[in-house]
Amino acid sequence: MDPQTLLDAIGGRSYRITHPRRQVIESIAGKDTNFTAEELHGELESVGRATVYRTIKLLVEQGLLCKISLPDGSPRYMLTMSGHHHHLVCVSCGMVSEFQQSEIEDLLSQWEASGKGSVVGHRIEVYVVCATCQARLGGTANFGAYLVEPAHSH
Amino acid sequence: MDPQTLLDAIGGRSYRITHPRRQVIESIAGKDTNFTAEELHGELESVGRATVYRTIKLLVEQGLLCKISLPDGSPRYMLTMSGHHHHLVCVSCGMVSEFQQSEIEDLLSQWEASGKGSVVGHRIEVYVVCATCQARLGGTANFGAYLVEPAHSH
DNA sequence: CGAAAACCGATACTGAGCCTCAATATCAGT
DNA sequence: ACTGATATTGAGGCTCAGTATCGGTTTTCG
Repeated sequence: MDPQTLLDAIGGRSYRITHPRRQVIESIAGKDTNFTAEELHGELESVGRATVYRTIKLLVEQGLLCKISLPDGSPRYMLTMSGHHHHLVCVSCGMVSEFQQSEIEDLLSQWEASGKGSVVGHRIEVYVVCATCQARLGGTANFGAYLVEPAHSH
Repeated sequence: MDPQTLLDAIGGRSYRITHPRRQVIESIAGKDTNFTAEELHGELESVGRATVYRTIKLLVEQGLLCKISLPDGSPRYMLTMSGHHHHLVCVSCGMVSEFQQSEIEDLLSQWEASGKGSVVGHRIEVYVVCATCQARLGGTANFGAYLVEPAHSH
């Protein structure tokens, strides 16, 4: 992604584009996979840990970066491609793709219309084995272990 | 909930029903709201912290207890009422209710049928302001702050 | 320029949870 | 009741992710 897009998005308000912030943002802009805050910090030894976390938080708040929970709950970050979406996380290769399903929003609107309250937000992660991994692994792999703790299985 | 239900569910396999375990389980069974592991530990002076966590994990794995993420990501636990379900969490009063929507499972099946991979699990939390809180607060309250970080808003 | 505001890095801290390990408890089978 | 195999315990330390503090440094804007 063009780093300028991110810089533009946070500049303009009361946010300043400082040197450390620019480094963090350029590094994030160059990524095509998801990453952890610590990985990012490791790559940028001249930027303090707190600043890396602060910048990530800023981008997440602006909706430019999104936070993903792997099945075990560990967090990763990834550039947002489209607007509102959910994540499909491959439990085998770690690939994350986005997923828009307006039907889900429709269901929530229905609930809201029933008068039981109002929906203020939601979080959805779907854990999958992607087609590539399925082909590579054959029918043998068992991903039951990925379901036990925090995610619901069927 | 009857503690025996929980005890029965974990007994029978290679699990033993020990004294500390029984204390934890009886305490959980007596709860009608969600709670944190640390709260539980605080109530059970004579049970070690690790044991509290281990017992919680055991119950979660057995599907008797479920783990909920509040909008800020902080975890709470709650007795499972029904089988597979999702959570509606009131961001105002903290009330959590369960929510079955087979439509969501249907959407995931559709994705699976499209040949892009297979779904192995999912995690869904919906953040709401419940009808009671809406009535109590009037139209004034703003829950935008609950949306910024990990949960998606509309 | 000069001051206010935002930001920085170092460091300490928190919360949630897991790991280790010697000591102990449980339970099935005598 | 005794015993041995095995599961479990509690203390305490550790990790990981992230936040708070704070004195010093930039940036921005008038």
